[in-house]
Amino acid sequence: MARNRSATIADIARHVGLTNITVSRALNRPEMVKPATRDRIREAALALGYVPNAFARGLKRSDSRLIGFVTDSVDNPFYAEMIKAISSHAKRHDYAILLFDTDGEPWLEAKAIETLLSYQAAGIILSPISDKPDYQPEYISQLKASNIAVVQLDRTLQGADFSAVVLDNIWAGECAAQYLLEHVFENPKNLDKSPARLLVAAGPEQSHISRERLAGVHHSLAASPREITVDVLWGDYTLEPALQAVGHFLDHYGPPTAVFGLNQLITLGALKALQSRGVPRETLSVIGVDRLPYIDIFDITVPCVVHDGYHAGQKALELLLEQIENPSQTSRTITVRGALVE
Amino acid sequence: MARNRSATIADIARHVGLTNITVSRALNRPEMVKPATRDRIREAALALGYVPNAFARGLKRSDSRLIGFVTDSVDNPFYAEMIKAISSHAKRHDYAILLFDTDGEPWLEAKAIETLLSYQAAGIILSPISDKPDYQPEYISQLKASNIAVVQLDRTLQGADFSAVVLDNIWAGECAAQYLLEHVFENPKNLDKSPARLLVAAGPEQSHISRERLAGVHHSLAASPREITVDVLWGDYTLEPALQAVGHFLDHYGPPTAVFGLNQLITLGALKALQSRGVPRETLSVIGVDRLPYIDIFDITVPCVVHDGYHAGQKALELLLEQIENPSQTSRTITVRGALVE
DNA sequence: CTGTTAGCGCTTTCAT
DNA sequence: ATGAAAGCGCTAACAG
Repeated sequence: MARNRSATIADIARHVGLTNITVSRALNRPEMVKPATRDRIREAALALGYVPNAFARGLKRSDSRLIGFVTDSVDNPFYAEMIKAISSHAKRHDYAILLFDTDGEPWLEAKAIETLLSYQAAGIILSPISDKPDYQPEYISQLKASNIAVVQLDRTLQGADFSAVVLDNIWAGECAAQYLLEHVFENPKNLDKSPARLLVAAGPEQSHISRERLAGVHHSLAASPREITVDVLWGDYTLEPALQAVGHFLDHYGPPTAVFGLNQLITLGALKALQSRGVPRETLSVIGVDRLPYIDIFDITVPCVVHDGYHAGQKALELLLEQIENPSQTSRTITVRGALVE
Repeated sequence: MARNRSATIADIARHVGLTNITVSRALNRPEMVKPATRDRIREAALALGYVPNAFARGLKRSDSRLIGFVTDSVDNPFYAEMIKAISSHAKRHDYAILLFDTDGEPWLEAKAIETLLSYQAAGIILSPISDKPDYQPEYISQLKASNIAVVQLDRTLQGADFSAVVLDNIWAGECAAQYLLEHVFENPKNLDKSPARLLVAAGPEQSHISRERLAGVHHSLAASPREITVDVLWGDYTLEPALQAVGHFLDHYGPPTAVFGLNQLITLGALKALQSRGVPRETLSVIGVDRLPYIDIFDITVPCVVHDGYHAGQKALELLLEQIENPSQTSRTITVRGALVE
């Protein structure tokens, strides 16, 4: 029975003895068609299993109901939260999501953008593979020329002035350092231990986010009378390199007074390094950025500056929708501030 | 400068003094065009910032490079793994992913399917909101009629004979129960404790997956000389209901000998309940299905029957690609077996 | 309220 | 190796 070619508007029209355009109207602008005919048409559509052809429609009206989400890695739990928010709110506005995982590869990112342009995406939420100043992919100018709505999420392309939802990274650094000052470095029972050493496990050395978080740390520490040595280990925001680097540090310099992981996976990597080197959790403080999933269940508490990824994703989509509706609008940046959770 | 309307093949043709079709060929079938003109065309395309219009192409050739992934919840870590795999392998074959999070809502699932049909998706990977026998959404017949490639992943629609990648659920139950027999119930030091009670925190009562896992449990336990009481708490594969149900059970009946969580989130919920009721981890055994993310970092071990979600996702995509290439092919089911990890 | 005409951008004939 | 014409399915603009 299975007719391979699916029914078109013309099929319905023939079926009910009307013309294409009436059918089209009955389906898309019901108020323009007499209720009786409208019902006949709907019935026929149902009977024939009619499904509108999104390509034909998209070709004709030059708008599409597609939104692209381009990310480094979909399996990063923090981005997963954002995807959930974006997807959840997009469907409320009748947009579908084209998802691209770029795996950290510039060419895949470029290809994702090109694919989105070819699908006439209404907008793109972009979390680039890198926020280093020297990462200036060629697609930037293409995006600008195309006038497509773009919102950067979390990471931003330095210098490109697309709208963005970013985290308050300086504050995150300040907040974490402040916490360490109060609970560790300036804690009376630790004052004798010297020197005080803070190990920061960071992302890439040129990463704007890492540098901001680090700047926050230094800013807070500068306000303290205590002299605190800060060691920085550069990495790439994933677990494995952080694990290696922190492990290596421990082997050579021994445990610091405290460790600060600049994101979730880095913090987990650092914790794993401590565990693998047999450093008891009580002997030093660990603090991180972003919540470590589910660990409260095990009575483990690692204080964290937590950012609400769902909220950030939602804001990004809202900003994008605004821009889709009003393309001439100047670009905006929304900053999401985290909160310290013990 | 920004010309809003992007360049078309006709623009390029005009630019180089040729016709549409030659340009089209130069871009898609380079071998059919003289190298010299081909290069001129490519140059012009670059200069004009030409991006092919996927809608126009899709409309003409009735194939698309879109694959749909429809899931209950993108933030379930187990599905996140699968998304990673699917996305990663899809792009290798030049397919883009349309992602739908159905939030457990039948109408959103139906809408997702319809949207995918309207975009002429080459194939759909579907993990339905439910695998209860009475969940028989209307879109099933539509999918069959449309001849689109469909692969079910993890959960399946009972009775619909689409291809599928499923887990070996009976075995998972057997394996977990076997482990408990060896390490708990038949352990000499526990033989005096009676009665032996196993609490199974399950998914929905009618869920095919839950029933299979449970059948596995009973099968293994039946082989034991010991009499073991099995209590089952039905839930819905998410954390919160499992937390509630297990907590309630503890309040009324006290700690069982062992707890078996039928998936990741259920197990986490059960652990949280134990923790909230102050039941020390050592006093009873907990076992689960699917790996609990990152907990090894904290020296916590919960034995689990672990399924490789990445592998399952990859298999699903491979199966889908096979079917796209060979639509008449009969449907197949691949079963992925887990492994006990302590 | 319904129909005619035309065209979105691309590619498939069938010529040349 | 290149071109002319036609049409994929749908809808905007203008009739009637």
